[in-house]
Amino acid sequence: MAVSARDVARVAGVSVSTVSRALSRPDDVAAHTRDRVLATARGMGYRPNAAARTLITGRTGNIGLIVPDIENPFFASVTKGVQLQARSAGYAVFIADSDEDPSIERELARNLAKQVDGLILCSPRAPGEVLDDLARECTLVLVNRRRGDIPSVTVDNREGVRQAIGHLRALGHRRLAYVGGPATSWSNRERLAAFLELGGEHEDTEVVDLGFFQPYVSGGVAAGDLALASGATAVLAYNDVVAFGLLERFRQRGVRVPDDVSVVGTDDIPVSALTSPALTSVGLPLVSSGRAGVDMLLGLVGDPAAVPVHHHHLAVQLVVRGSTGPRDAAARPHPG
Amino acid sequence: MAVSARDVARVAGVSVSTVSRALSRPDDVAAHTRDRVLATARGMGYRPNAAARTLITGRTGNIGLIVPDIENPFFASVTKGVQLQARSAGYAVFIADSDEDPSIERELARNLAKQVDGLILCSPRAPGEVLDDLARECTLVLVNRRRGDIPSVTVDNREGVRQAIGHLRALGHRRLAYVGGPATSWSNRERLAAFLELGGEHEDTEVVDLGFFQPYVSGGVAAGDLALASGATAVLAYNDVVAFGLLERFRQRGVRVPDDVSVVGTDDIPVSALTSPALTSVGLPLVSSGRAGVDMLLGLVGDPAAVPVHHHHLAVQLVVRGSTGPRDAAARPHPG
DNA sequence: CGCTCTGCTGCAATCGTTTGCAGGATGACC
DNA sequence: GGTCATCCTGCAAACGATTGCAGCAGAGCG
Repeated sequence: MAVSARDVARVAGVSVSTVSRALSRPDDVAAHTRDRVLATARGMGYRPNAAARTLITGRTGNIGLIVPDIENPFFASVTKGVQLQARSAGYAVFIADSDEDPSIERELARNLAKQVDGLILCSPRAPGEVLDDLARECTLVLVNRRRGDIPSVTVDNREGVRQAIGHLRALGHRRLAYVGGPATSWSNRERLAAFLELGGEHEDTEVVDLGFFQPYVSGGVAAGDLALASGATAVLAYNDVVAFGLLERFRQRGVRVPDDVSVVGTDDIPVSALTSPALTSVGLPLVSSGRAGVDMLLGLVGDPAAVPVHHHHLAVQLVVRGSTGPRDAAARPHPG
Repeated sequence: MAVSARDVARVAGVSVSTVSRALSRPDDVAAHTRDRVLATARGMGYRPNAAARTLITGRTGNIGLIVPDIENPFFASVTKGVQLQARSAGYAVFIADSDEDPSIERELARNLAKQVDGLILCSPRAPGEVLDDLARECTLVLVNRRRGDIPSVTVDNREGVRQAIGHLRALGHRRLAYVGGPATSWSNRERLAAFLELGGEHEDTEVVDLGFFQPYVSGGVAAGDLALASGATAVLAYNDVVAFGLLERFRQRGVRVPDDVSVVGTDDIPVSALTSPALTSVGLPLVSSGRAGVDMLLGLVGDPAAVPVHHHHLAVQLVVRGSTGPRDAAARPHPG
């Protein structure tokens, strides 16, 4: 069926070794031989068998990516970055979606580990010990999570929260609520901690933690009423999808955004510019995170001895749009 | 480093063959031997080497998925379906993103083909001849495209357009415009043809083709002014993302939706419920398409001789939301 | 006790490539 | 023309699993 190196060798009148060398290390083969081999290989449509090559070299030319939910635009964008960077380096990408289930991440990782040179875990929900175990078993890079000495790409969550709080305080808000994501989310823990700490630094400002919610629109919908009942005039959400849920619930209840309450999301996923009001959001480098993860991983793979530990910390930037406004806007006439 | 079947065999005091059989065909091994082997294998953390297994069996246990743009929520949802179904069948998924470039689809497919049992091409942009070639080289299933006898999963585009036109005519619209997607998109061609044909069936209704646009928000933004200039009171968009661009541009120009113009999208991606106004859209079975593609592919893989040709045609359902309204709404007082 | 039959297990070949090593041819230089 | 170095090519051994085939042991039966 498929044409093998042996077939090419037979036709070209050389040995299998020469075929192999002509493709992998052309300089080791005499010019005329090489040209002839390459020509017949191309002519016969020869493509080396990846499994056989992997077996002998130990290299697969693949990387693996595990995300909690590919339908979440955040992960779609990170995946895009991984794709682009991997392709430009000649690597193919395995992807696995844990469906937000922390308990299967380990198994997914182990299944993939055998067929890849390295693994990128994006926002893994599993406990840190699981990550430690996996890091011992295969080369891996964490994106959007930090754990001990495991190489990682993270964003400056604290700075993002700082910018959000600063923005809201500048608008006059003094009672702020945080709508959390999953309890298993590391970035949620980071953001919550930063929120409570940075919010507490201002004597005139109160901060409220509304608890954990599913990272879906439904999570934000569920949090909406709590947010209103909390008396907060501004809400920071774990991510943009949850913020959409808030906007949705507020609309249902006739609460105007930003006149009655301001909403800030996190991630700045592409659609956040399109809601109405458009969402003010802490912008994270989504595609770049994916690219950086691949770069780091390939660095580890290519240079096994080098850089035993490495962390990338990427900058964030608040994007102000229509969902945030002055605290006292409600007092003014509603712009019909 | 990694523990091989030979290691397990040595410890368990059996031959490699027995280890292999204990795992793959337990019934061929005596109960006590099998238990001992499985126990030591588990104890040593043995995992068979995928490359070696692939080499001898010819089966990889992987499937490949190629999409034009993973950041487009349509493809994210289809990917989700592929993921879920593949995982439940014990398959891992390779994914490749062509970045909307038809010319690299063939190369991506061929690279993946070597490492998978079958390939799913979702909305491929490549010419039909390229698909014919690929179908000859590897088992593949098309999703969201039909081409000759290549197994495919499609949706009823014509029925979707019929429902959209019916809805808009019921609202009193008599001049309708279609904002197209990429010229390379098969579903765009289908929808455009259906639009022109079905629209033309009504003597009192005029249809306008506004041309091809990029399947991004920017494409819709670019089409917005043409739509207004066309004199149409209602616009059907190639997909929801393009429709978002229309909404965006209309907002910029102060054109009210749906009072001044109605907008219908296609796909009903999750975020379409969240824009304001929420988008009326021809709902496609996104996740189901992915699942169906996997089912079809695995059917082909498992039973090489069976079903030489097979097509799945899935139903669609218009979802009516706030972006469509009566044609004469503009005459009524604007609800402040 | 011996024969046959069944049921396990091991041997060894195989998948398609890579790569260290050896050997042959060629050319250069004395 | 001989010697040596250089360059290229082929041989053969891996890599780690699967699997047809053969052989052996044990049981059953006459």
